[in-house]
Amino acid sequence: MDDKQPAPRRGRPRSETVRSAVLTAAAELALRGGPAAATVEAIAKRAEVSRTTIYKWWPSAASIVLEGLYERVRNSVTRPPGSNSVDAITHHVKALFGFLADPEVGPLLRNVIAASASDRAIEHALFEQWITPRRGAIAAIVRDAVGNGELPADTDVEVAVDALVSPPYYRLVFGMPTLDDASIDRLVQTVWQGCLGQVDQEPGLSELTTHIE
Amino acid sequence: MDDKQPAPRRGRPRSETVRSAVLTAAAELALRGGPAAATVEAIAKRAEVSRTTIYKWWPSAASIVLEGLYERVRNSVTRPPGSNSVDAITHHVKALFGFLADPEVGPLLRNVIAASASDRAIEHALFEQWITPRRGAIAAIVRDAVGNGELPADTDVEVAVDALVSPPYYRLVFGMPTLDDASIDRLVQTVWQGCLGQVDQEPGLSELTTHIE
Amino acid sequence: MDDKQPAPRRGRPRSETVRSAVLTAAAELALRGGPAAATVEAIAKRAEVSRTTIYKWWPSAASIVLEGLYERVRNSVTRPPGSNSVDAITHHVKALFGFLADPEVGPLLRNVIAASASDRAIEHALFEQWITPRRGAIAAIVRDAVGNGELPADTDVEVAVDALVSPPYYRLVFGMPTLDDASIDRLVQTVWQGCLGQVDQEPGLSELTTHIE
Amino acid sequence: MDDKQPAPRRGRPRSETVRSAVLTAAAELALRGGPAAATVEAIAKRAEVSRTTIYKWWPSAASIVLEGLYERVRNSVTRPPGSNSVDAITHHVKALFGFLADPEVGPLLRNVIAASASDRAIEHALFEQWITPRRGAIAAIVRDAVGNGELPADTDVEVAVDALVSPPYYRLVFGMPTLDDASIDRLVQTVWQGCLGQVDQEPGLSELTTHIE
DNA sequence: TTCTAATCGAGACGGTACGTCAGGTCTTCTC
DNA sequence: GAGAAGACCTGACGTACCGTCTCGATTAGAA
Repeated sequence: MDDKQPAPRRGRPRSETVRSAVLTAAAELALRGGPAAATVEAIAKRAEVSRTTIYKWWPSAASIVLEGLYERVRNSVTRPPGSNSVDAITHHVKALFGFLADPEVGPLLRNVIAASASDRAIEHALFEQWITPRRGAIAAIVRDAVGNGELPADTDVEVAVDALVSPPYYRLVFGMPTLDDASIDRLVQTVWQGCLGQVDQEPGLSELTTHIE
Repeated sequence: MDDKQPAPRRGRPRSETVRSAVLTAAAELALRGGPAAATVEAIAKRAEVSRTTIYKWWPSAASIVLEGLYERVRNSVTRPPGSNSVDAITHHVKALFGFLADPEVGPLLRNVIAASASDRAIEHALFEQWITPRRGAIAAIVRDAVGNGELPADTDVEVAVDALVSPPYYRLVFGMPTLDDASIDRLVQTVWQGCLGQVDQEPGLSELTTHIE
Repeated sequence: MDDKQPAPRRGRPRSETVRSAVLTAAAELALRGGPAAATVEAIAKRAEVSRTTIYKWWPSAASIVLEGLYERVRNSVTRPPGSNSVDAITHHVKALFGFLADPEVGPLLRNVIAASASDRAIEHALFEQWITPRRGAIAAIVRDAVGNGELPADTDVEVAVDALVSPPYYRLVFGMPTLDDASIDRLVQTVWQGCLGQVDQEPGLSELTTHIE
Repeated sequence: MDDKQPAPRRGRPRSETVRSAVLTAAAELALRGGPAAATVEAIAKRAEVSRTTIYKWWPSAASIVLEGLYERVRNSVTRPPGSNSVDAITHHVKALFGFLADPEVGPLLRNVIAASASDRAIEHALFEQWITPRRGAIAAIVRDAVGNGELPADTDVEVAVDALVSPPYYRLVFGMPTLDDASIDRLVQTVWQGCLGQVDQEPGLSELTTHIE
């Protein structure tokens, strides 16, 4: 039995009401007003929770926003992919673009990214709990495709994943408009074909294709 | 004559000493300690300049760091590209990776990106003066290649440029290691081949490659 | 019968261990670190007792210190005085000076006096249970002496007692060194003689002594 | 010339308005509500002055109350005493009793005394600037009287001064009513006569006077 | 023995004040 | 008029205690 007894906890139990009020307040504040507005002070006031209590459970305002973010996108990576590799990748990349374009998620993530520049803990949590699983899901498909022989054995998985996942972050962070679905299809196909095309890596052919005129 | 006379302004002229001392101090502070350390207060102290003076010329600490950044990478886009399109793109992308990996530039840019999340002016300046010229240089080459017939007419330039330039920002912002030169070559070739490969978009081949089993 | 039966109360009886641990911890904390150190929080930690329990039995940290003080000097006034009035007074005044100079008592009392400035309950308890009995013991001797004819009938008992007992408090409260035994003898004799001397209040003698030139 | 030039100070000069508003607010708060009410926070609010500014000029709330106290009783010791020694002493002691009974001064001093128990700086300032000058004025008169021959050469000045000045502090600190003018006269005469009476310090006479019956 | 009423401990929570830091603004003097 | 010096206000920080409040665990007399 790996699911233990409820473990008879001592003392007054933590209030779930408080936790969710704080997460909600932080998200609301961060959505309008940006990172500057989501201070611990303001969150406490809006959530009608004592500042002390907040400091007991979270080390910073950014960590609250981050936790709220996880709440919102929970289980987002686990959806089963489509039938073939390209479709599966497309599914994941579209989901990623979708999140980052979501007006309830993108700005929050942007806040957290900003905070991560000056907060090691945030940086680490963001990498481990946000970036890694999403890269992992896509990398696994690519790696499988290489194993299958769908993609050449010398495919550079890291490079392919970078090309697939970084554009939406780039656009989010610099306040650029998101790509539409057709463009995302294009992106995935470009990278996929590019990996295939890598086979003819001999100088001769390369010269042939680039100096085509 | 659009460059006017120096315009004999009255009063004491602005001190260039002060300006460069401020820029230097800001960069030094931001490099160690991150965004949190580069406060107007600290910059004033380190540059041995009055806080009032700083407020007179810059709206925020981040704007000082940004200005210092420009100083450092001035003329960085203007270098003539190589002979052929792939080489020219590779040159630019490598230069971009190089900047962002430079320990004197990357962290500063990351600071500024963080600040841009809560500062419209910074966001705008960053986009206009940093992102746009770099995207523009690469986009021009791709667009030329399309014009030349090197790349198919239906190439999506925006998508291609995104795939080429976003990885280094992504890696900078999430604290990931930069890509090495070989990987950058790979990245450029993948995208280039991918654009080429888009031509043979007929179902037959696509089916052949993806449903290989 | 005013001392009732132990009143067979139900439930778990109060733990004497807890009480003494709290009193001891409070005294130790107050002795080093002063009033600022003897917080309910710190006392609870040091006594290894729950804060809740302390709040159940005492209204404030100062009241704990005060109770510990009583414990320490219990029965201190009841000792039988010496044979004659001056000796009896001297005994009491020396005992008082002794207490206040005692490094285990003086600082605690000083803490409690400080607390009494902002705590009516402490002020009242201090007056009723500390000041009053000690004044009373000395005042009784002086009053007896007046009754005996040892001292003139118009002796102002309050004034005499004030002159005798206030110096040690004054010195305690202002951090001045205590008086030595010889000085205490001098003090008592000065006051005693002064009371006697009040009789010959005729102008002649007064003029003689004060306008001596 | 010991009064220097105004010393051309740089920067914005300190606002006297702020200073006096703070002192007034602190006194008002301390008078009602006692030490607990005179917090830096409350003073800042009432004086409509920023807390930061207060911290710049004063280390604690008690130090503000103390400074206000000095303001109020400035030059209080310098008044010329009466013609003869007893009158001069009486003048000083009455002035002291008067201060401590003054409803605008006594409670403030009591607050400061309470604070001095946990604040070395306050303790020191209180001793140097309040206690010492007042003791000194009276001690000087007594010492002169000894020099004149008015009082015996072996008079213990410290003891005499203690007996004269400590009663009002004692009564203030323990919340007892002050002595009336007649009692103060009595006090001074008792101590003065007591000092005179010290001459007959031989055991024989002492026994004679104490076992008078 | 079992019930029952109290003590005691653990810990969450809302508060108040602390003392500090940084951001901005304003005032005054010097170059 | 630029710059330096510095006073001032605002707002948020993170911490320390306060006093109150659930809970569960313990204890011992009463039923």
